[in-house]
Formats: sequence, structure tokens, C-alpha cells
Amino acid sequence: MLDLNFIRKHPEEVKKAAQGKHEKVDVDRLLVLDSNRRELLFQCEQLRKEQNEASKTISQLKKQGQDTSSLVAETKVLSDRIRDYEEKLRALEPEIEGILLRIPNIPAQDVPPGEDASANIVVRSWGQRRKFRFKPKPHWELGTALGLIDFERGSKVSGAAFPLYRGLGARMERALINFMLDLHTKKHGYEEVFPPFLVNRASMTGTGQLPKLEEDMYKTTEDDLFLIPTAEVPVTNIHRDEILSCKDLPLYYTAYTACFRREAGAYGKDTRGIIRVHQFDKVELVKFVRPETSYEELESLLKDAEEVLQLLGLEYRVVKLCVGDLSFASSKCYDLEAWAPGVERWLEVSSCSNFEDFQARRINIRFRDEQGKVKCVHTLNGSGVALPRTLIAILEGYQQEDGSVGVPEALRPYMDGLAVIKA
RNA sequence: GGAGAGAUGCCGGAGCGGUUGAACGGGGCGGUCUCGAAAACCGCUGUCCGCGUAAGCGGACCGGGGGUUCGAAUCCCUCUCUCUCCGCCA
Repeated sequence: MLDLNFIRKHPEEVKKAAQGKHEKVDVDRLLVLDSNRRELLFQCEQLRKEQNEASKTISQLKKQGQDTSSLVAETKVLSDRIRDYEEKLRALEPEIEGILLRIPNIPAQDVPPGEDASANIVVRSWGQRRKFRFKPKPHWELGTALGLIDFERGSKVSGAAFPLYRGLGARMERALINFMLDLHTKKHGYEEVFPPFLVNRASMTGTGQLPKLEEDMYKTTEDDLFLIPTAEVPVTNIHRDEILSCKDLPLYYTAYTACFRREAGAYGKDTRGIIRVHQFDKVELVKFVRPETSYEELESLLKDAEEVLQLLGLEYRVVKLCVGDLSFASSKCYDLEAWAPGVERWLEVSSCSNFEDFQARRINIRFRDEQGKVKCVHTLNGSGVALPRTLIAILEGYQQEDGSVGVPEALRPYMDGLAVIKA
């Protein structure tokens, strides 16, 4: 959510940002409603003042044993008028709130212009392209042949795009999770948290998934709980409605969670393998920081995620998203894409964003600075990293001509020293 | 799932429907004292919104939302959460 004050002062900037992100919002309508609201509020508060004074007088008169009936009658009229105003205000607020919640965050200065992913900029690349002397297979062939992934039984149990990992496949999944959590907690200084996988509506709205993406979420209608599409939701909401001490900042959290996505708009896309699935594992990084440090913090968060891929020996590139590809809530975002030689594609395994104060304002996370002033924190998050596509990059990248797959050195301690997965 | 109790400021904890933004205690901050510290004493200790360049003025807030009333932290309804007991259960 943007600061209403800021929108009042810079409506054109807000409109431009919304347009750049392909969001339709009626900023002019908001400004009209807002000015109506303020007018009503002022009137209402004047009346309340009168009412407060009258009440005080009544109280005093009663103590003196005097008759108050005429003043009470007068104040009754006042009270009714106040009620009128309150009703008008109450009628106005949902629409204001509604528009406000649908206005996207403003891209940072250095975010490149552009309509879609084709305008994104590759900032850097890491690793060497491996030369194969045979045609590398896609992961679904490798995974099935080695008994790591059972697609048929997964869909029997739950449906399409619910892979069942088994044997060393399941083991490698767990190895990856542990490896990443250990790296982020022991080397990068994050606190490990294990949050609930179902969250309430307030949390979903807080981080911006609602109201926009409701149809993309699994939900339990009975209890109005949502299955988290990312750990960002529960972890960022840890500090909802809190005022932190400046001594607490910065806060770094890392969390493993399963993630659930209906992928409602994506039917028919990436149907094979585990590129796009309804349930997947992810290790997430979340930061709460002082505003003036958030862009440095974004760079270091990105590096923390990159290190995962480096230690796994995976070729990847860092992509800076253009305005048109930037998500609703973020000011600036880098994607990490790992190379998958079997499907011959760059796969997005991480997305690292700075939201500035957009989420913090929406969910009320602030801090008290050294002068005692209360300000919004800046929030950041990034995947560190998402598992299925990382697993793809490993299986396809480490495959041998005989159909076996090498285990990245960094994972071996988590897999009883196993170096090769053979049929 | 059944029965009951509760939710107040940074924390603990009061609060006959009428100067209660809220007693009292603790913590924190500032000051006096001290070479320094402790102790003691004094003062301060909220957030949001509106108007205003500011000082300031006004309004709201005692879990959330409604209601009764001239007036609600206090009464009523409802929701959420916490606790105790019973049942069920990984």
C-alpha cells in the first residue's frame, strides 16, 4: 500500500507506475473520495467536539443536582447528526480502501523500462556451460528411470502436477532443504523459523496476495484459511502490527515451507516434469531492515541466494526485472535463473525483491528510531532457493551418458557421502 | 466437540456508565547526589487520523466489529484469540 499522502502529492507518478505494471487503478476517483472523506471527517469531528463539551456540562450539572433535560434533548439531536456523518464515512471507506489496496508499488529509479520479460536485463552470469558428448535428457526421463520421481502415482494420489518424490529423490529433496537452511543460518546469519502452512485472510492481504490473486490460492472455505503460496506470507506477517526497536533491526529470517499454487492461469504451460507444480518446497529468505539500508540489503540477499547455486555448481544468471515484469508489491526485483540443459531453458529458481515500505505500511510493521520517531521498516524477500527447478538443474546438469546422475559435492554430506545416483 | 474463565498502555495490574489516555507497581529515558556505580529522590514515558510551514488545536483508540445511551474501558450482541476442565486424537 502506498502512503495516501504521497498519492495526494504525486498522483501522476502513481498513475505512471500503475500503467507500467499493467494495473488498472482509478487514482482520480481515489483523490475525489479522499477529499470527500476528509471534508466529512472534519465536520464530524467538529460535532463530536460539541458533543464532548455538552456531555461534560451535563455531568457537572447532574452533580450539582440541576435539571439537565433540555440540554440532554439538544445533545440527542447532535448525537443523531454525528451518526449521520459516521454512516456516510463508513460508506466511503471500503471503496477508498479497495482502490488503495489495488495500487501497485512504484518501481525504483534504476528499474529498466519495458513491457514484459523480454525487456529484462541480464546483470551477470556465473558458471561454465557444460559441453555434452551426448544429448542430455530432460529431468522427467532421468527422474523416472532412476526412480526418483513418480509422476503417475503422484497424480493418482492428488492430481496432475503433484509429483511424488521417492527413494533418493525424496532424500535429495531433504538434503537440499537442509543444505540451504544450514548455509543461511550458519553462514549468512538468518534465524530459522518454521511457520504455519495455512494462514488467515489478514496475513494474505498483508503481504499483497489478496485481494488480487484469490483465484490462484488453495483455500479452506470452512475456516477461511489459505494454503501459503510462499513462506513470504507467514514469515513477513510475523511482525504484523508491531513497532520494533531500532536495536532489533535488521532482522533476517529463513524458513523452509511447502508452497501451494493453483496456477489457475497457467493450464497447458510446462505440463511435463516438475517445472510448474501445485505443491513444491522452498527455502525462503526474509528481511526487515531500516529504510536507508534496503537496497544494500537487497544486494546481499541476492548474494546469499546466489551462493546456494554456486555451491551446487549450477550455471545461472542474474536478471533484473523491467517495470512491466515487476510484481505488484515490489520496487525492484532480481530473478535467479539456473540453466537446465535437458529442457534447454533458463529456469527461474529465485526472485529477490525489495518492497521498500509497501508491505510494511500495509501490515503495519514499524520501528522506533534513535530519536523515538516511528517509521515503517522496509521488507525484502527472496527464494534461497525454490527446490523443483533446482532439482531439475541438478538432474539435467549432472547427468552422465549411462543415465546416472552425479551428486553435487555440497549435498554429499547430506546424503551419506553418496556421489552418484545409479539405476 | 462439550462446560467455564478471561483479553486494559513496554510489562504486571486497578477501574460505582459522567474531567479515565486511563489509579498503583515494575521497566525504560532524563536529572539531582557520587570519583564512578548502586540506593534514594524528582521529572518524563503511547499510537493513529484531521487542520496547520510550525508551535499548536481537535478527534479516535482499553482484543475486532456492531448496538443501547446526552455520555461506554465500564451495559448488550457478535466474532477472534488465550486459559482451565471433560471428550477425541498425531
